[in-house]
Amino acid sequence: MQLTDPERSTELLWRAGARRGLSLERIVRAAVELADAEDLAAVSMRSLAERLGFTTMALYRHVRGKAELVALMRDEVMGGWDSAADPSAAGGWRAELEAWARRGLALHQRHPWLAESEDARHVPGPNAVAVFERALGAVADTGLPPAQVVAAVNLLGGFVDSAARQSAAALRARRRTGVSDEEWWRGRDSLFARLDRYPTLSRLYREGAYEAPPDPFDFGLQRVLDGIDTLIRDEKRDENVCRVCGAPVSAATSGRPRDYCSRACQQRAYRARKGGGGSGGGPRP
Amino acid sequence: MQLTDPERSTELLWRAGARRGLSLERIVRAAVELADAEDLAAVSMRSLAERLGFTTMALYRHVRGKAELVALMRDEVMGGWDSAADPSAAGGWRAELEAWARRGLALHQRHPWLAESEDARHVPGPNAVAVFERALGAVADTGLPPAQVVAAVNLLGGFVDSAARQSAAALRARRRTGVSDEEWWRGRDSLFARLDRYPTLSRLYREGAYEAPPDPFDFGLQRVLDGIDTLIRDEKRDENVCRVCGAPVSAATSGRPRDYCSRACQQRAYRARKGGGGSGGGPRP
DNA sequence: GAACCCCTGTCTACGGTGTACACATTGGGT
DNA sequence: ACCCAATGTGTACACCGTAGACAGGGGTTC
Repeated sequence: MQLTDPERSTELLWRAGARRGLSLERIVRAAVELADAEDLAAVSMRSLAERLGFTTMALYRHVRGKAELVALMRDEVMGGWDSAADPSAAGGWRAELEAWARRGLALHQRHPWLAESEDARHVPGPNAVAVFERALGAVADTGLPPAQVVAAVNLLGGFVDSAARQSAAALRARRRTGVSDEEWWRGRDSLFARLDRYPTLSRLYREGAYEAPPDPFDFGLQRVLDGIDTLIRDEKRDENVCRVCGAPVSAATSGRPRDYCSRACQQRAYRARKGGGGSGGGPRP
Repeated sequence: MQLTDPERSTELLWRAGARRGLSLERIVRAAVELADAEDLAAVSMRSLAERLGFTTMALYRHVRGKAELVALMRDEVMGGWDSAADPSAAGGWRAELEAWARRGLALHQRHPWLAESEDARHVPGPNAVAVFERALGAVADTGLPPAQVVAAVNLLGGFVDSAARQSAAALRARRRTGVSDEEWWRGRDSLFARLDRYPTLSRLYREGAYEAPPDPFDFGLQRVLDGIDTLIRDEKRDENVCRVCGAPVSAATSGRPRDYCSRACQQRAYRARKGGGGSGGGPRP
């Protein structure tokens, strides 16, 4: 179960109008429907083929394997991330980024299998890149060095993923067992009985830490945004930070303060100004 | 592949000295070794049994199924989270929490399959709870309301997980294909060629955003800690926040400012002072 | 018109997974 | 000495992803 040929993936994901093709479209759409209705585990090549009225192996004429199918499913669905987005996008970076994250969570809730389907080295499809681009746009003009803009967006994306994964796992468990989260934990008395030897935990528990818990997504989102906020503020306050990579810059002993941490970063900025591209690792949305 | 009987899981995970039992210990240890050396996918009941010199079904005399085995593996390994921790633990909540997170990442790097093995409604074992307890202890005395202490620790734990998952996925891909991340991305020219229509992304790329990227874990860790930090500061500054759940409290029109957002939370605090327990959802480490 | 070929779909088969169930063995308590 | 429960074994089932050989059919070329 691996994508052996990234070149092919790139072509598939990025092919032009042909996306409204004959049958691949139908396969991917059916797979998404099936995964939405049941589970990612319910999407087997056999069940999917049966649902479409074909033989199992017929799918392999359009898709190289299961991994590729999942990649196509992912990008198909990624188109819905920004679907409900306000294109005007006013309100400053924080409001924009918050809305972006909330739309991401909503998408994950519409397609709970998304979080499960993560795997490294997916070729990002056009929809995924569009999502990434939009988030970058929100933070691009905050004065943060480019590398930190990307890092901040990646951090927030990772947070959304992580939160979505937890809520998806809870949903999956609820579907399977028919028991809600609260019910299940309430039944764990034999576990709680053993938690006395953990003083802090039981003290917090006694003080009601678990009675009116804040929504984990809202809570985490505000913390992460706060973290990015202080980064931006710090950036604005003192400028002795490299304009390219954001590393601290040793204060110049005399004369004008330095803009770059090293000769290498200075060179990078120069090349960027000249409009040439660079080399090195690519984007990882 | 599910834990049908949480009661049994609780007993297994929490049984006393019996942990140095006969064969279950050996099974779990061998499974961990196998997963460390290869992959979680390499731990099949057949391969594991063969490695131990028994039949496949022999394992089922000691373990109810694969899901239970994985749960036991998880808790076995969780014992190593705080193994290299300084018990004195000075340095304030931030240093403590940062060290905690770094130990977590290190653990995940020693056992890259940990991130894969996540599933909801694991009965937390004693080791997992100890890890949780330690993190709670770091933030417990910051003046944060109990619910927020728990939420903060959960947030940081989720972050560690998320970061570990990404690095584990990258490692897995490298192992499988023998190609490093940088190499792989460098070969994706046909992808980069299509990124021109995304102005922000390509501008940031030209400006060197991908040439000297900060370590994603370090970056994210500082942001999250900053976020928690501002929460603590805000908490200290103005006290018009509920002492139990942290929700904002409407300012009293006259007299002494309110401590609780509602009669319910006031009651909870009273019960906590009296030493009684509460009801409701349990801890989710 | 005939021959060709490629594209698509089908069929069979292989090696892998988790695990249910019936049977053999064995060791300890009565 | 007996019995029983615990432990290990063997076989079998229902899945999974997919490799490989084969059949039909439509468009292109002679």
